[in-house]
Amino acid sequence: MTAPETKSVPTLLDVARRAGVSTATVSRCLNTPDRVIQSTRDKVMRAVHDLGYAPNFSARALAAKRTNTVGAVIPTMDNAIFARGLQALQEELHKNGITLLVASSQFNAEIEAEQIRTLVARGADALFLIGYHRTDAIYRFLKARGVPTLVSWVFDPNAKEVSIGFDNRAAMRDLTRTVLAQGHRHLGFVSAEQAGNDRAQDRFQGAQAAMREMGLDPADMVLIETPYAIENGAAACRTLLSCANPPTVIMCGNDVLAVGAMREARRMGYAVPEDVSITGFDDIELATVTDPPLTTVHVPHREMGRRAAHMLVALLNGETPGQSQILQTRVCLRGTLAPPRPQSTEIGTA
Amino acid sequence: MTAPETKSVPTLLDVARRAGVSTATVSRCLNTPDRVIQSTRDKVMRAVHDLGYAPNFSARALAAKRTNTVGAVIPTMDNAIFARGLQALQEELHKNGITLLVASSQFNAEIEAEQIRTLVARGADALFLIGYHRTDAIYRFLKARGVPTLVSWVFDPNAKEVSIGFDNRAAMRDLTRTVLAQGHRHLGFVSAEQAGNDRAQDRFQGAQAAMREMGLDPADMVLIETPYAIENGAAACRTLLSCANPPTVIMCGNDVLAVGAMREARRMGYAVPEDVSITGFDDIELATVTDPPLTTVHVPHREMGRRAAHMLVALLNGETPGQSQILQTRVCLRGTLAPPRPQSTEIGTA
DNA sequence: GCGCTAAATGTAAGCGCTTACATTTTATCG
DNA sequence: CGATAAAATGTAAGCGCTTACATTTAGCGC
Repeated sequence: MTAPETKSVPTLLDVARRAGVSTATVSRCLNTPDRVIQSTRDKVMRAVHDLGYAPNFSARALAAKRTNTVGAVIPTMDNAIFARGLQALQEELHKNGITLLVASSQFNAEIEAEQIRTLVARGADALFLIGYHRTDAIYRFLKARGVPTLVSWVFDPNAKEVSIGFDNRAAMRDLTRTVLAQGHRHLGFVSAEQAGNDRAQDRFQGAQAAMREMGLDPADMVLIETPYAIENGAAACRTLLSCANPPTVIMCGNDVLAVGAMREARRMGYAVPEDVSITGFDDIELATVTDPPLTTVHVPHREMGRRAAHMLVALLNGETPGQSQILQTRVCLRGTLAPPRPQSTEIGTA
Repeated sequence: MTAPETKSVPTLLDVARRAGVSTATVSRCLNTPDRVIQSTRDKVMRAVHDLGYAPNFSARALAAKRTNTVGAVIPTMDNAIFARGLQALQEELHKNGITLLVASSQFNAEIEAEQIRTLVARGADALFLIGYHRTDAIYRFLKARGVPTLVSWVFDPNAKEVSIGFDNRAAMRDLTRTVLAQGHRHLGFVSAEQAGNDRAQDRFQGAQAAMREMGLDPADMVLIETPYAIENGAAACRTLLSCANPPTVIMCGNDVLAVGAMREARRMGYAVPEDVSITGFDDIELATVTDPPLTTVHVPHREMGRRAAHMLVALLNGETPGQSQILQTRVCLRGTLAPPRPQSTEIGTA
């Protein structure tokens, strides 16, 4: 039996004493092992093990002024698309010994700002954010704190912050072209709330652009804005299909809304796609389990996460940001899109 | 123009100087405002605002020896069921000024151990874990570090650690009773890998128990173990339906597997539930968007998260753990379960 | 106005670690 | 074998905060 050893949690000093070396040497064993001779290292590691020592993160961060941590703020954990992207990001960062801290903003700008401040206060060495849209104050804060930031899910070569993402506008424009090519002229669009959400804005504008290309009036497209949720997709669908001259296709801002819309259309007795076509956006797994599977836009979320990780690692190593990168989306033509019923030919109103 | 002020990130000392008070007073303004007189507080707060001061989390944690942070380790972010539970947990903790840090273990015991150590090193004041099954070494570590721990998703009144969860065994037993009552005698069971996963073990045992109750031999139930994923559910379904004497019902360990199984059964030309019944577990939204909707077991995940938060707050306040709590699950009878086709009556083999 | 208590504020000692710099040890070589 | 450089290790000064304790100020009854 050794001494009582009441000291509960062992510190660096305890390890140093037990190994008969200085705290500096112990620290070096843990952080830069090759600066310590083998025999010493063995002694130290044994002491570490015997004591069950684990370094105190806060003390380390305070002394070293870095944390090997990247913070991410996403709109919600609720949508698989973000979860997947983060998963890839996390895996790749982990390979480089970097920890990912995740916070969600509930699509709320103020909460996002708070989360960003929290992550920075917690010592995040860099940040991963979704979309460009946020106040100048935050960008200034980040600059003042010297926290490199990577923006994702969007792409804008002219923006100041470097980004890895895709062109939401072009993606939805492409999908809309496909829809129009099927003969649809009367479209309904279910979007996320667009205020403060540049992805949602871009997508809607993309749809409008495609209509303009065909000489159609974008104002004829009925828009409903609602938070991303299955129930909301269902409600929006009900609204659209209940009006006097219901659209022949309901385009949704993401797959979650689309699946909800699909369920509701069915409940109302509409066959999909015979009576009404439905499209989504994201191509999450949800899109493949519906019957028929959902026509949507594939977003390369895993690739996005992976590339973001690489760029973040570069930023952490003090490398210069480099170019923003754009990834390609792809329209996934599946069972929920078909030509409209013949009788629904366009007839001038009034 | 004032002095250059090259000092980049303002500290407590900067605030103190600017406000003409000591650092102790600034600290008190931030942490225990009512111990500081109004006029002083105003001065300090103005300085805080002018400087854009934000306290350094690490320094604070180091000095105060607490972080107001709870760490959670869940198997995966990929399954909505955990995401929902955490969401509720987080919201409730937030109301009490507590931050939730989430890590995932990929259903891997070693990764889980690492994540637990990481969270503790980061100063988590308490931990939220899924399931009881983990090595003694970890429980000892937690005890040595004095980190109160709450276990969820399971319930065992005899366990040492306090838990808030449900009875996985009873839940699956109830569902299986329902299945058997429909006349099924030939069951297939698709489970998560059971090694190290007490929830998966309990569920399977629950199904076996129900069979025994009916005088059936549990060994007749075909078991396939596979990680939770839509694709894996599909593959397992294919395997089960391809054998000589396919089961009339496929019971899955969770909804994700079930949805995959359903998709595959369809692809193989089986009608659900006419040709084969399928059941899930969890009752996530996914279960309601399939056609027909999935028969499953409802798990009160949000309530679980909420209660867990309350108990964690109590633990953080040094209160004694209190009793473990059990929540009730409920069988959701929906379209994917129906009696087996008449011809598939049981005939002795060999 | 005095003495007393309570409230407000200040002083300074760490919290557990990293790291610049100083010192000691070891290796190298004429 | 001693001089010299390189490698290994030690010393000690913080990192930015909290908080026990000391000191100052204010409030109050007589």
